Amino acid sequence: MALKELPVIRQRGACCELPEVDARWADRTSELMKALADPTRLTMMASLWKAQAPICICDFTAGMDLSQPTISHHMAKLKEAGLVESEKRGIWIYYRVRTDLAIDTRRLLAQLIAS
Amino acid sequence: MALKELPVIRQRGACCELPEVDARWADRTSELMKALADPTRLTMMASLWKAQAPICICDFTAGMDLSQPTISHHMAKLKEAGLVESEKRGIWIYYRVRTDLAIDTRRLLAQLIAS
DNA sequence: ACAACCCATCGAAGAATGTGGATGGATGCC
DNA sequence: GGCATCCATCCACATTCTTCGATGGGTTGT
Repeated sequence: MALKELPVIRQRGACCELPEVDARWADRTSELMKALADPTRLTMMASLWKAQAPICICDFTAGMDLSQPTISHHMAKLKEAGLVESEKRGIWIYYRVRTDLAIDTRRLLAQLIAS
Repeated sequence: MALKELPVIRQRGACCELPEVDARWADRTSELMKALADPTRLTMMASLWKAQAPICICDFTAGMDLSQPTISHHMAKLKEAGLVESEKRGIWIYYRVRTDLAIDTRRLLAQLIAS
């Protein structure tokens, strides 16, 4: 990937055009990044991804060094971002990576968690 | 990718183990996500990525609907995250995607911006 | 030297986020 | 029914983030 050189001539007060970037893409994608911009949520997401199986949220509450409302709050954010889904079984609630995740999102997570 | 079933038997008050997730990975990666968790920074990053050339920050100031200090602040965050580097030429400062970006980060950005 | 321009930094205000105590609904065991 | 467990929600507090006006250093053209 050869990088182009710096432009040599430039007029004061005059600016150049920027590559087009879709504003909706930026908004949507930044929302996804926000959902992953926390070590707790990232750890949860990686656990669910690696387990490839539903995990009871009580296991996160027990295994991570945070209060139960905080764990619940973080998982709710992942759910709100469309990354996970939940299923109730008795008194337990199991979370898993959404099975109908967009292929791009799935590739992104794979890339992220493998690194 | 076949998803494992829900566990059937479970004891109250007893919890299962979670897949191991490296805490340093989570911290480091969440920092990267934070840097990208803003539509302005994401747009800047996508512009630099697509241009494959240095861009004067005055072009961002002129092209995006934000004040000059705000633009400067966002670019500083991208720089602090190790995503971009700058070069001064006269009164202008050009930014570009860091040429020595880790391959994982590069793949991640490619995946992200292509979506 | 002076004026104009580019840009980073500082300081402040408002918004958003992370965290946990308290509470209450839901479920299952005795 | 009584009680323990699991979990989401509400509320409050502290921290962080986004944004911008003001300022000043640096550079160029006149």
